[in-house]
Amino acid sequence: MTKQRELIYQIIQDSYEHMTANEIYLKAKEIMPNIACGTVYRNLDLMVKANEIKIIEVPNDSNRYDKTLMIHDHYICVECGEVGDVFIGDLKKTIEKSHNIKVESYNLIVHCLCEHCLNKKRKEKLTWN
Amino acid sequence: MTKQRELIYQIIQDSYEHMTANEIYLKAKEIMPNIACGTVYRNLDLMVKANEIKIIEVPNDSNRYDKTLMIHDHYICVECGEVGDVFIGDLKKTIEKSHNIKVESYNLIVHCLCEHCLNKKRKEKLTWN
DNA sequence: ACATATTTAGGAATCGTTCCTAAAAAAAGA
DNA sequence: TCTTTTTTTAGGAACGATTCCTAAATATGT
Repeated sequence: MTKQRELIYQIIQDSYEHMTANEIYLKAKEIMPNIACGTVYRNLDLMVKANEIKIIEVPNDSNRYDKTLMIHDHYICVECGEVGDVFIGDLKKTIEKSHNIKVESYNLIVHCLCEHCLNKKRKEKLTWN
Repeated sequence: MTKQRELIYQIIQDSYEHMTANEIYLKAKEIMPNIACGTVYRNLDLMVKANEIKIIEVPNDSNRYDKTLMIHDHYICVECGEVGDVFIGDLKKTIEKSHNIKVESYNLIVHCLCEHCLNKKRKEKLTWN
């Protein structure tokens, strides 16, 4: 167990957002100035494989990392870019029931207006009328 | 309407697989040798925005394009890479019912063993025992 | 047909991520 | 503990998918 890996793990555990590899790298750099970008990526991969953290694969965008292991999905706000949690249960069985495939995992990303941006839009609409 | 765009559209309509932009580009190049890669990407984007085709956003992999507009999702086989269709209905309402967000769209990719690879594995297992 | 607007080819640039190598650090052995 | 072996690191180059750039070509409106 290296200092680098412990630091990376701690940054994720202490975070409340869903951080990208680069954000984790920059935060780590504040504490350990010559940690390498590659080190962060490699350790994140290892932790995902060791099931210590979860990866949130965002199509056409940076991946993000999640300390929570509980089964859930994510949204990304089309307005402000916020990434948050979505709970709709495990779709594995639903999918396997109707298809001749063995589901290993799945990736669900919801593109939406988040609560905050939705409220902002509603207020704006009121003033237009 | 340019020849390039018509060609790209036709290639998608004639395809039975879910092609990547590069596969479409290579196919187009056979017919129109100096079509540019950028032209293919731009026209695919335009067609997606015009709702003429659908984009399948595959995390950490090339995006693919689908002629079918019907609501459905996709799997990618972890063994052979095949991309196929998954039908589990529209999750929009399910998500909106339990979250204060406005769903614009969502992206569900199932990582699985496809029917073919699953059968192959089952046969292999038989011979092991 | 002519002016204007749009689209193209071709290539450079970008971004997230992975790969490379020698050096450093950690783990294992005695 | 000291030494050997194994693993991991820093730093930077490379990569793959995609986007951006520009002058030239093509399409469109009148």
